[in-house]
Amino acid sequence: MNEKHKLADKFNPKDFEDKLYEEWESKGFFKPSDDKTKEPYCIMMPPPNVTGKLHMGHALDDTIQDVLIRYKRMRGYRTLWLPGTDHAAISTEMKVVQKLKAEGKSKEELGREGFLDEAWAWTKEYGGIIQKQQRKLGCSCDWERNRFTLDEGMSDAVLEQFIKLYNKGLIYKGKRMVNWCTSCNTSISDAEVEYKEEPSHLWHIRYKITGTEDQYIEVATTRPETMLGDTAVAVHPDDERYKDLVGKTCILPIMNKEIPIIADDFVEMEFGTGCVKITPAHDMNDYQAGLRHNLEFIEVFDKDFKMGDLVPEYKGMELKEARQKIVEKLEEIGALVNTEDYTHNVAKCERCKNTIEPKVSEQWFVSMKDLAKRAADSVRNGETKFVPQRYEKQYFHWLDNIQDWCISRQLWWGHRIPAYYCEKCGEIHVAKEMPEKCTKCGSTKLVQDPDTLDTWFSSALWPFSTLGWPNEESEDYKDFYPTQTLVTGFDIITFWISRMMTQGLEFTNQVPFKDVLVHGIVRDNQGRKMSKTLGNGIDPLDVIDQYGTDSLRFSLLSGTTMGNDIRFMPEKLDQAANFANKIWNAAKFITMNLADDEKVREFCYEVYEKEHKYNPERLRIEDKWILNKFDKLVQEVSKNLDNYDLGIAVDKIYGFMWNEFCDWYIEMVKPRIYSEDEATRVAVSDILNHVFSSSLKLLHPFMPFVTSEIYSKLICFGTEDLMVSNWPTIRDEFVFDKEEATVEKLKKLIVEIRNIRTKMNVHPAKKSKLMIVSNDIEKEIKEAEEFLTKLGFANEIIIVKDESEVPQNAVSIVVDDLKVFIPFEELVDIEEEIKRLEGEKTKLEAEVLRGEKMLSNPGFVNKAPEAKVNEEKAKLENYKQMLKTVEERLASLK
RNA sequence: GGUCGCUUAGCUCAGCUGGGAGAGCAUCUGCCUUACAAGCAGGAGGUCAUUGGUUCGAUCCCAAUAGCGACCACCA
Repeated sequence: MNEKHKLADKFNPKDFEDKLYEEWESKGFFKPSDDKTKEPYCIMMPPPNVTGKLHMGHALDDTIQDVLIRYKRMRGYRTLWLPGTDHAAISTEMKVVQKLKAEGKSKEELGREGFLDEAWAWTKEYGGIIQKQQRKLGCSCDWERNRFTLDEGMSDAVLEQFIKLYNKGLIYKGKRMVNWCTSCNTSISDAEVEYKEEPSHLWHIRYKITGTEDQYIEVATTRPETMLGDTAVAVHPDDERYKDLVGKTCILPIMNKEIPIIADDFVEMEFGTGCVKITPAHDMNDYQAGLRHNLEFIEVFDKDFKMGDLVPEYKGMELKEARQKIVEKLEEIGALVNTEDYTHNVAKCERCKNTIEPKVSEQWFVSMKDLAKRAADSVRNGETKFVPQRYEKQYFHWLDNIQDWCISRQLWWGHRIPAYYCEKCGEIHVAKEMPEKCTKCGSTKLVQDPDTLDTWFSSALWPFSTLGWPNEESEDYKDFYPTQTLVTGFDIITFWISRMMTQGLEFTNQVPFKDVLVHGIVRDNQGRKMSKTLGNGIDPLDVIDQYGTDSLRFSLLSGTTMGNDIRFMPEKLDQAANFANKIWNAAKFITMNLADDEKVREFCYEVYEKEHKYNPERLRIEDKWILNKFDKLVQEVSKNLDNYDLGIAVDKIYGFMWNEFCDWYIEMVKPRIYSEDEATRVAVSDILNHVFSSSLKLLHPFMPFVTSEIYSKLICFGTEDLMVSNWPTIRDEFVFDKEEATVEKLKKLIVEIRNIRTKMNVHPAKKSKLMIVSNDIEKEIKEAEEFLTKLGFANEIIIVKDESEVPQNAVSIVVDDLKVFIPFEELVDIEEEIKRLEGEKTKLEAEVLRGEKMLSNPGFVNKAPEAKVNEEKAKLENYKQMLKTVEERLASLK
């Protein structure tokens, strides 16, 4: 065998994975092809947090994208997969604050500049880890185009966006009630709020109806401390119990203030007493009700969320303490009716787990209604499609009920809002840089808004800001925008996908991507979400270390469906590793038996690469069978990949390579491979090499490393790099259907013969004479005779025209329309007793030998459980005993 | 409360818009056979959650029920 075709004896992913990745990168395979006549295909990688670490969710997300990119690359597209990272405003800021705290420093001490220096240092130190890990995954993305949401170009894009929207009147500053994290001291979005059940109480408090002595209206609340700021009591308009009270007023205890009783249908009659105290400054619903009914907004807390000065007695108190005091006071004055236990959901900050308070504050907003409508319409009219389609509903639901987007955050790490205030007259200037003087009053004293922008404000531009926008003349923007596929989990459809759609349409007048491929989340083997707190996360890098990247990728995709969650089963990794090992061994077999390199090359070139058609003269029936099956596989797999059915595609390739190619074709072809005739060996080498290397192409997107390593050892016809080779020709006509059907029948026949032999206690490998009744498939059977006879399923094949030619005592096998007979004496050998005994003796000797051989095989002894090994030892002893008996009997007969 | 999904072999899951019930793992039976014991050949194991409907025919379409899960909203 030629040295260059030699494969390592054992399959070990560590031998080649890193090496291959470096090779691909240095050869520039990750960059888009220079050939601009090719159709573009572009995927923007969802940017992970710059300081993040790779988890299974990324592994899945990245694998899917890499499969698509590698597939399209081989199909001849000009592919770009652009990677990047996100500055992750609040998350990173939190981490830096924690680090400073550990060092005894605080954000305020350092000041804005100092803090940002720290943050950049942190980013430099911990950033980029995830991208190293993505390399381990085999991601074929163009690292030279790597972007960061805070880099210069992205910041320009963000400025452009802000200013354009502002000038169009779509960005405004306004007072709104927002979620306020009392610990991070910033507004946060609804998406960053999580709810936690906490035991608490429902306090029933009665407010006296104005002008009566003993009539009360009873409200139920979980937050008695906010009652100081009540400006109304509300009931449901249809509530018969309180109908008469609507329009009257009542007296707010402690404050002794007269407040109205109003009707509003947000009140639920069944809850509590059916009466709600309205505190517009400290509750979302009350805030809305306050606006509807023109109520006064009274803040109970100060800016540090301690009690304000409404009642001097409570001023400066912590809220918890104030609650207790106020409840005591209510009890004292007889306003507290009762207290019931009650469990309710408390809003918590996703990052710091501290309590969220609703707070009215001045923030920047994007007016979303019109933007949202356009984004929804573009999906409704099919410009962008979701896969699976059901996620479109989630998208529509969000956009159809859109709220204005609060984009300002009271953080330092992020894009600073480009608004400048005149300190003298208060005029707002929105511009890329600070104006020299106020356009209104001419003052030179201007100050920039201290706030930064929501992290999603920059992510929303990701599909085009990464390509050079706002410069619409940039090469990449012209070449690759709009992009084709966006791959992501369903959890960020609302705040990422929908915003990329709205901003993309607004700024580029096009949808930013054609397809949104939505996948589920990776759960642990018990179906639980992987989480840090549970400690049940599986580190993809550990898996790679143990099984190799290809196995991880296979296990994440095999047998899965887009949009459904995946349960991570370690067994699947074994399956994947076994598969990789299987094809490794098949490759070893093929390469070690290859006929002369040049001759095969010549042969192949003529048949496949030049003419792109088969030369039936050179093919035997089993070749036609495998070629036909392969052509069908190429068609199906291509279709599956085009439809994003990755799980189905990879399983089909698996089934073909293992169960058809290895288990049957290689076996059928062995007699010819060992043949003395060179022409025969060249022909077989050709088909083996062709079908196998082409199968590797299909598998390559899924298992890039092992396929590339093997492919480089086969006889190659174009490039020797699988990654940039051409996808196999997709045919839509299958010329060997008839031969395929015949071989399928023969396969069934072989299985039947084995079964019958087993049933009749004849060794499965014993050869028998086969009589086949046929008048039309004679030629095909003749072609199959070689593998049928040489592989031990027949020692002679006799084609008979009529069943009457078959002996009476023959055993019949019927496979579809094929009738086969085996003469009885071919199956059961009724030889003389001595011969039988001698046979038995030989067999026992063999058994003893086999047993000894087996027990000395490290592969068996190491893998089998101890019990199994002992069982084999016992068997061996048994055989030895039996052999002794037989020998004695033989001796006595003689 | 609104929306969506899931229920198929012991386990984990496929089943691509109505006709064959499948894969991997586990299990059982035979196997050292010169690519592979990380393997080969064979077997067992399912009323496709339940009940109705549409149809010549339903795992698949429709309706209802039950269990599980997710998302959104709300939780005074």
